[in-house]
Amino acid sequence: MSETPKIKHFLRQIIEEDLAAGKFSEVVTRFPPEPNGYLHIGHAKSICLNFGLSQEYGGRTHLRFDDTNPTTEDMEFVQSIQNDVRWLGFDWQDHLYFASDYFEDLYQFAVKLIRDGKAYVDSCNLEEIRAMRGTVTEPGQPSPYRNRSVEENLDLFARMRAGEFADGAHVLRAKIDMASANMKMRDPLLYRIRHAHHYRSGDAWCIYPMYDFAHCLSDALESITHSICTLEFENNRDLYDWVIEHCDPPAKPKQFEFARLNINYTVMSKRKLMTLVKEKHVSGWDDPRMPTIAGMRRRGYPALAIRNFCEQIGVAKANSMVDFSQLEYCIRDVLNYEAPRAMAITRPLKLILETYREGQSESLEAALFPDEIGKPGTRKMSFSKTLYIEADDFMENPTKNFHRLVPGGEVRLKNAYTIKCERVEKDANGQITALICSHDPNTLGKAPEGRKVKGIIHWVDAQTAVPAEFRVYDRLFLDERPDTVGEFKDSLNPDSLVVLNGFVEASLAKVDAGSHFQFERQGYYFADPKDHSAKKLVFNRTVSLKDGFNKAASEEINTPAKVEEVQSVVKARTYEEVLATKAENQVPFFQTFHNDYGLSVDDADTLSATPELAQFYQTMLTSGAGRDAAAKWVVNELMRILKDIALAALPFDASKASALVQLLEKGTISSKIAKEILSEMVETGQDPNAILETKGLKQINDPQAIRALIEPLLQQNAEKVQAYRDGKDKLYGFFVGQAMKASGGKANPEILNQVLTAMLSAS
RNA sequence: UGGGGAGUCGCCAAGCGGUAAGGCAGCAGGUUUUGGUCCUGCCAUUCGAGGGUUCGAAUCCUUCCUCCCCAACCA
Repeated sequence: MSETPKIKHFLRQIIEEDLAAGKFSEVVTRFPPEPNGYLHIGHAKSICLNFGLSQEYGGRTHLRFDDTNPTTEDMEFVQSIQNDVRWLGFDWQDHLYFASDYFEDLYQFAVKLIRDGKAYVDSCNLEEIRAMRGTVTEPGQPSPYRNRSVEENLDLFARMRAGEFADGAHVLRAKIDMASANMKMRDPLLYRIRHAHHYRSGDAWCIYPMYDFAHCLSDALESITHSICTLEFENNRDLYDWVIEHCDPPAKPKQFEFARLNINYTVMSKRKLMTLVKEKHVSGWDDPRMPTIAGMRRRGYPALAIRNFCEQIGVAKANSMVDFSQLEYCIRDVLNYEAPRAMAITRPLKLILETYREGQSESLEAALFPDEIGKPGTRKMSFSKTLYIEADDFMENPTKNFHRLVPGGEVRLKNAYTIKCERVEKDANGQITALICSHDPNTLGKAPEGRKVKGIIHWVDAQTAVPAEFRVYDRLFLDERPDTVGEFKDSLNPDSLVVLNGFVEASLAKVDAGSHFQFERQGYYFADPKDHSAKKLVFNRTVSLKDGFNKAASEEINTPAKVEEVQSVVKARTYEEVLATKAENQVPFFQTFHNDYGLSVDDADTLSATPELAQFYQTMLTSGAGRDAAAKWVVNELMRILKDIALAALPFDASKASALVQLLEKGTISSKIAKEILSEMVETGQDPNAILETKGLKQINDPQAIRALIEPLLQQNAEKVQAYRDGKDKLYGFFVGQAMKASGGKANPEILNQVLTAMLSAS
């Protein structure tokens, strides 16, 4: 089985940096489901991530039920969730928590906020609050209750808790900023009144905390170090930090977001899955077609395969949709190694051996695993005159590349003899009822003499075969993205479940429910954990075998045609266009820079972005830097620095910047060294000439010195030199890079290139 | 039209100024008593587009384009 290499995705990087910086001694993550539905493959990614991270770096992961909404949550779900997490292979030990256990702590934090004037009771109703929130482009309006006194707020909040008010009469809100560009910060709700029975806290409370208040504080209460959630919570991070800052719990967890998992040909939202269950499009949450963990388990997906899959798809921040075939690959990869082989006939076709004596029978031995798996074990298979083969393995009028059974053709019965089809028997309607064949008794365990038999098919002995039901599952939806084609239910695949009745070999008569098999040449099957018994054999098709023959025919009928993207050619902006966008105090600078200094429209635009920047640039000029060089430097180098530090907060002034640019202009330093000096200036505010001296960063211009640098390098990389000379000229960059590194970045690049080129071409 | 994210092969995804990793899918061969597995080879002169900086740009600057998220008393 293939090993999935572990990529250092951004969360692992963050954790390693935090660990290296000594921010904490162990990683504490949490998986925080709301108990209002079953877990699905998307949750599996989160579970693997959270538990995986704490395992890798040393630490622990908590299982915490985020049960702050009494109207949707249920004990059934807390059971199923625990079951699913455990089945996936993870252990939270004694770290099982419930947000509902924190209700009292949370209440006290809210009281603190009120006391500090950071929260207030709002008595507006739902519609009023919504109306006053504003829109994404317009600021919200403060509630008329926003300035209630601390005493009044305290009193009201206590009475809310005491049950004096009806649902919706009041809410507790954070007092942040109704004009914030981040809608989540416009005085978000912290508590609402709900006279509802909670599945755990019962009737102890009639006010319940909102997610944004409860979640971050629950994290803090548990000393979570890395609170990992999905992308849609990015906007909530400001609020997460705000609540932590103002409630000031001892621990200060941080939130990080990653892209949730999407897989094509399925749906992942709880609402849609719930609909499928409620409207009986599937048999339940654990229907093998469901992307739920319970469904996948019942389908026969190994937990290891799911874990491998989650590792394989990676963790990043780009919305993406993973191909179903990637999951299937992981399942086959595990099952190929785990599932013993057996033979099953799903659409039986009777086959009579006219050369085999009536009443005779023999016992043949068949390996449980093919040689390359390296696992021992055999089973017995009875063989007699009448057999069943798969109807698909015979074609009366074969297509071109069909190399299974055909009239007059010979084929190998796997683990038995080769046979030849002599005649086809049909009923009155012309339907094939049986195949009359002959067998070559001299082909057991060896190749027939004088001829090659290419086809191999599977079979069962009609005398001993056991009837079995096969549930052949396929993708639940016809469209890659069922949720984007109007009503998602319209995309339901009518053939997602096909029930077939056939036979399995006798050795499977007493297998336990929940065992895996590979039915040779067909697929991996799983004895259904609920419906399978010795009385009635029921096998779920977990996944088909990869099919190198039929695939061309069955290729994705529903794959939408790629829409050609129209590339509009972007024209450079004209002086007039940019001028029209400039503010009044920018215009004079913009005009001077472009018209008088001869700078490009873009550079003039950038330099005149603020009067302060424009003045900074002009001061550089009066300190001696050239117009062009200074402009390039400010636009390309300083602008980068200014993303992190405001101009006014820069530890050096325009004259020092000017000095740096002049060094560059004189050729004393290369642009690479200029960058190095700049970052030093940002750190220390020192004069560039001083940095140059103390660090010895003067450019190396002597060709001999550079040659001496390159020589050993070429010797050490003789094969690469050869490859380069043989035409792999991309390697040039490698040599430049190495040589530059060897010089500590000080080699004059122009001279270095000359010397290098000469040395590489001299053979 | 505000704010927050994201764009690297058909699908995921590394890459953090110096030779465009890897996996899935696909294609072509080899091994094979599974049209499976396994093995070998092929599969991005180019990183959403344009412009710029640099000896050198997927990586830095700049303009633009596209997609996702935010206006539940859900989480």
